[in-house]
Amino acid sequence: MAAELKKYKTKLRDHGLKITEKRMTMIELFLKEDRYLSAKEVQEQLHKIYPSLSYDTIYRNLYTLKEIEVLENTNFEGEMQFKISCSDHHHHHFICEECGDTKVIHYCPVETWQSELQDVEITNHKVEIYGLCAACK
Amino acid sequence: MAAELKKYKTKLRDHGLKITEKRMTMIELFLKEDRYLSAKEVQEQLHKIYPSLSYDTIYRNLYTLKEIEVLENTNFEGEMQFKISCSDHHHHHFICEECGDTKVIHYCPVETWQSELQDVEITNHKVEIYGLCAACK
DNA sequence: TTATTATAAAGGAATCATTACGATTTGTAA
DNA sequence: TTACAAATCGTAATGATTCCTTTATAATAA
Repeated sequence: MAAELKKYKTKLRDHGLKITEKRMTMIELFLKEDRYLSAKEVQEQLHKIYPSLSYDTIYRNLYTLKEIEVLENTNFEGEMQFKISCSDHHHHHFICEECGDTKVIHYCPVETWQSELQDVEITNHKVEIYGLCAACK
Repeated sequence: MAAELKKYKTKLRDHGLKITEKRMTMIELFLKEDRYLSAKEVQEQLHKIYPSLSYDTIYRNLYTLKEIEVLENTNFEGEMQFKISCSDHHHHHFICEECGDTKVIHYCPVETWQSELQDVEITNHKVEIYGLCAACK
């Protein structure tokens, strides 16, 4: 995992951000879990290592890491969830409502939508697909 | 608008719900605005008529009306927004980020997604398309 | 390596959306 | 018109997120 972490360190440095222990621990957590985590889950996990970690730090870093595209986020039932950003190409996710496992979905019909609404300019979109994964079904 | 309202009264009655003044006023507001409104906006509008209207009533009715498909909702920037449900067939929305105007989008590739992920069972999905409408562009 | 400086984190209070709940009122059916 | 269940009120509680001031720490230059 060391090489993997190096990549993230470079990314932080390239954005003029400091490489702090808490940021790196957060990234490691997201790499290990590889699923959507809420701020609260992050707090619970990191509290074991840093008993005094504040929510301010968690939220600030979650959004900082999102800005530099280390994380991606989605609002699920009024709670913002974050996961490690999995690849560079455009994609969406299937999310298992039972276990929270996610799968990448490649097909995205944004061009079809744009051609259906010729007079508007689509700048972004949100697609999320929910259901039961093979294991939970 | 009277005939329009009658339709909603029937819908409420058919679901065994009471036709209350506040519910009807809420429906009228959504019909008049025809766009996504937050609970707070609903409160502000209805407060003029019912100075003591409680949030409990607003939220309960918003979700009640959603249950019987009078309203549809979406979470936008951590706040739940509601709009009058515009038709009976499955569709999604384009939402103008400038003026909040919405347009119906008919194309939905849920079958394509299901065939891309054959081993999972898709139970529901969320699609929202953002951008600038013709007027705001 | 040390000193400097700017960014990050701590600790805790504040805010915002949403929900909960006992007491009271209102719509509906008999 | 009455009785009862459903809806509303008034207000408190909750949960997620943000703000603020002080303190600590990482990066950088000497």
